[in-house]
Amino acid sequence: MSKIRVRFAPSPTGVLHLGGARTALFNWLFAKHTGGEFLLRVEDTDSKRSTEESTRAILDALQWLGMKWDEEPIYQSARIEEHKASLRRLIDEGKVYKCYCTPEERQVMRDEAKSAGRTFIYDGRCDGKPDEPDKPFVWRFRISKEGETVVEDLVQGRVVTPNYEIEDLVIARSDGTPLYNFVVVIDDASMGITHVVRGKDHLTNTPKQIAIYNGLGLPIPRFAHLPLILGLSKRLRSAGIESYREQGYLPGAVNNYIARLGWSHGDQEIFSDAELVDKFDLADVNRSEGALNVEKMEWINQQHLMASSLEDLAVMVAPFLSSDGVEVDAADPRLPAACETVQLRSKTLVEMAAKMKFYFIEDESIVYDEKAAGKFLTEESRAHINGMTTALEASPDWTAQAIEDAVNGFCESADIKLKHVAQPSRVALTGEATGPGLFEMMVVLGRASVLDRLRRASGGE
RNA sequence: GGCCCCGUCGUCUAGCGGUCUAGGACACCGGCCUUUCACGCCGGCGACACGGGUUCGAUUCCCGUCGGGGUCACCA
Repeated sequence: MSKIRVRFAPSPTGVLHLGGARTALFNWLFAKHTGGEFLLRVEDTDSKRSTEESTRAILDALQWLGMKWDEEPIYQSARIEEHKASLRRLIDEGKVYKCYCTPEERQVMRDEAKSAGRTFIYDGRCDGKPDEPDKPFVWRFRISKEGETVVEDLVQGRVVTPNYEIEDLVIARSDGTPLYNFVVVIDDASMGITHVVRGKDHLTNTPKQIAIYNGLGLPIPRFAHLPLILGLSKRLRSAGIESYREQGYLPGAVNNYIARLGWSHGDQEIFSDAELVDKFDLADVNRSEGALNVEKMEWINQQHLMASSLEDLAVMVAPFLSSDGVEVDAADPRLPAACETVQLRSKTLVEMAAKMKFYFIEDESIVYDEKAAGKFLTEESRAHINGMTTALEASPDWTAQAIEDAVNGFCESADIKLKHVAQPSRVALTGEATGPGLFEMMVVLGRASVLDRLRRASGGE
């Protein structure tokens, strides 16, 4: 059996949203799982709506998600001569005819069909008419009304359409330019696509396209129509992939989430890209559409964050610190160490950056959260902090263990519990009432900053 | 409206005639751990849309109803 070749074919009229990304992902997973090839085709024949920026944005998003395409992207607009050649062939072979019906006339036919409660099917009234040289026309592809067309869809199962429900579709505009349902067939065939994996919204196009494959004498690929994503809100559904990037999601987490929406592998929830490739099978794709759930997506992102190496986290979080106004050298050794202290506490890179910001600002720039300071930086606790500072100063080493020993020693001598000093010093050091474990956080912060910040809080100097 | 697809906890799902007093995950609610917040662990809440069949037996098969989605362009 020859190699599987699939394609993702976006029209560059906007950003890549989650639905499109998932279609791309399933294509990519299917290709990689079977050792096949994943191609891209930019469907930019609608020059009114297509833009280069949009193309760029879509390719960037795919790249960010890690879906590498195996051949240079095909631009549909560059293939128009081949499309026209195919059209000429159909004309020569008498498989198409000129239709002179005006938009108004077609509208009347549609209205009639609708009020009669029937499916509107163009009745072929122009087929066989003598030429009318002065009138504008479109080319219609003639489809036999006998029999039925069967799609053995890899996801939807067997879908049967009686041929009398398939109309003679228009394949070229009056200006001669070919239309989607026609060119998609030519392009898929010419690219050697073996499996067309696309959104379910294309399901009803499939019988028409099969008729065209037959008309052109081209081999018919296999089809797989994916269920659509149901957005809880249009905003959620239409957000571009880059917005998830900006919100601090990991590409692997986005892939993980959208893959699990409509696909599953037993009870497993967390998948790396490699596991996805390894375990993906079109047979496990559901037929029903799913809805977006932000909480779950955040949880999955957190799981991916937790599974990331500190080195990777450091590299990924640095830009977010930077855009938060904190410039940190990506090679700063405190960066991975700081990441370690907040790794289990963050759902996104944005959150992670916010939680570790305090490590990297000037000691005098610490801003106390009002509630936290009011609750914990009391006169009594300042006195404790003062005593603890002295104990810390005297600590021979600056390891988590040494710090813990020093603090515990102080608590014992002052006859107080750790909790009486832990929260106040957390506020003194971070400005917040919540955060990383006290001792490991102090190690990362460094002795000088710790002592300085503690003194500032206790009002010692 | 015609045609097509779908319908298990709020959400994502497991289930492919008996193993189902229906399993997992997110969220939610308790508890444990604990210097805070998390993480982790334990427990709880919570679903087979409805009605007919078929069958010794239906969440699983068939039909209908209801509900949801898609599609009916000289867009892609």
